[in-house]
Amino acid sequence: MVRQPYLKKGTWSRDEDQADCLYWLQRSGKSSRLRWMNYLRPNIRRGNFTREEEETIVRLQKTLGNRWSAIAARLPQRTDNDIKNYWNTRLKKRVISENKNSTAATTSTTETNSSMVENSSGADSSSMLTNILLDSPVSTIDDLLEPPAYSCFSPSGSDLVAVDDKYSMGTDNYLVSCWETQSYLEQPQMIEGLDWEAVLPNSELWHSHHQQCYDPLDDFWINPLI
DNA sequence: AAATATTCCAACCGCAACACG
DNA sequence: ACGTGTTGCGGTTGGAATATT
Repeated sequence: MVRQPYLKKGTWSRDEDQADCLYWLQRSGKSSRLRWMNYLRPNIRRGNFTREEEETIVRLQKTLGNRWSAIAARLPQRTDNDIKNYWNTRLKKRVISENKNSTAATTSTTETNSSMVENSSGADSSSMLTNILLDSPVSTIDDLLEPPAYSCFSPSGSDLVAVDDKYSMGTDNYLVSCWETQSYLEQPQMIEGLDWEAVLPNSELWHSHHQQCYDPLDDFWINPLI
């Protein structure tokens, strides 16, 4: 496409942000759209990422790769550009550094992992969840794009626990869901208080929960899990 | 205080997918 | 089915701000 030489480029001024048509006509539609999407749009949050947001980005980047728009869809009010910048300038370095540290400490942590259940009660639930998910069998984008072959609900009824032979995740009650998940992964079987008949795929409850949690437009399964 | 290096992020670029006639 | 314009995305860059020497 031939670039139009009269179009203005570079940083936007405050006047231009006032959406005056004369100014906007000097910019390409693409530039105007980008400015709107990343800066002027209502309900945009910029900077000051919370710890939870950081962990979400790290986790999703690990599973989705650099699909910033998909990641942004799970972080309300954040733009893909902002997330991408934040990852490239800060989180990537941190993750690399942490990976180096964890590699160095692999030998000493092997035993710790095997006794995680016993030690979980006093641990920080948020980082515990991250650790579990990072170590979970979700290894490719395809693992996440397809609904699980098999799913159920936790005994509480509000936690969705998706189970198949590839992955599982928990929702609002991190530890309970995760530990249930750990159990399911090894061998899906009845646990206390769970009505398997009611939650098995294609049951009424199963369908109602899927309608609420699975966004067919987004074609993504883990929406309710964040 | 000045020069230089580094960090951060807004915006650009090119490509692919999509919409529409 | 095809061509053209538009939209959305991710990689990259330029320059302002900040830190370091």
